Amino acid sequence: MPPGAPFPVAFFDRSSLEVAPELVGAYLVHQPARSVRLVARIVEVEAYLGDGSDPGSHCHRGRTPRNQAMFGPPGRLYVYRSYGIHTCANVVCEAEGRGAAVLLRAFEPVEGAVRMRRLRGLTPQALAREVGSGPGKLCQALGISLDDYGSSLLRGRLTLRRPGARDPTLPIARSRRIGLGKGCEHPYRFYARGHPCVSRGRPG
DNA sequence: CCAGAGATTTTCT
DNA sequence: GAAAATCTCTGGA
Repeated sequence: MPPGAPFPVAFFDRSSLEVAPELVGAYLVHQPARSVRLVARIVEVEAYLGDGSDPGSHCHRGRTPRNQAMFGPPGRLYVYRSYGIHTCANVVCEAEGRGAAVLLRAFEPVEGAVRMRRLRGLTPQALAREVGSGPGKLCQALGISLDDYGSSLLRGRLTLRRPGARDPTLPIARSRRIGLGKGCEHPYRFYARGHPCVSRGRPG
């Protein structure tokens, strides 16, 4: 079950609300220089709108040193530190200067699960659903850090790849976003309904 | 099962 | 000074 071809830049040069549901079922592949390949199947994402229209977005109040990658070209990573401790990863969408992105919230391990568990500090016996069922866990399990800030997902160490044929066992559902102070009223979260690797957080 | 506390950086008031 | 796109552990129902 090998992952497909990387998405072209045109895929990301659209509304984050259009891109988000199409990323559920897609593969995030991490190929380090000299280590096992890690393959993650995305099962949960959230869209953050551009153009200052989304009070839940880091870009709502304009550019800051932290969010400049979100205003950059599409198809790149916007990585930020959450609550001073964790790391979360977004895919930048829409044209440069818009400030739109999709937060990668959860995945199912497909390849390299042993290494993912070690990166997470879990025992080899830990359940698959504990490995990447949350945005902070996702980055830790895949070795994504602030060093990856602004890097391309079209080619290189980290790539986002097309799923094969639509998987009927992955019904895509929609809900309000999780963990937000403001802007939680809109249904911008997309996830694989019933999948064990979806995060435990409850929508606002 | 659910609620609360603590860890700790960036941003805003 | 306080809140935030979170996670883990603890204690109680």
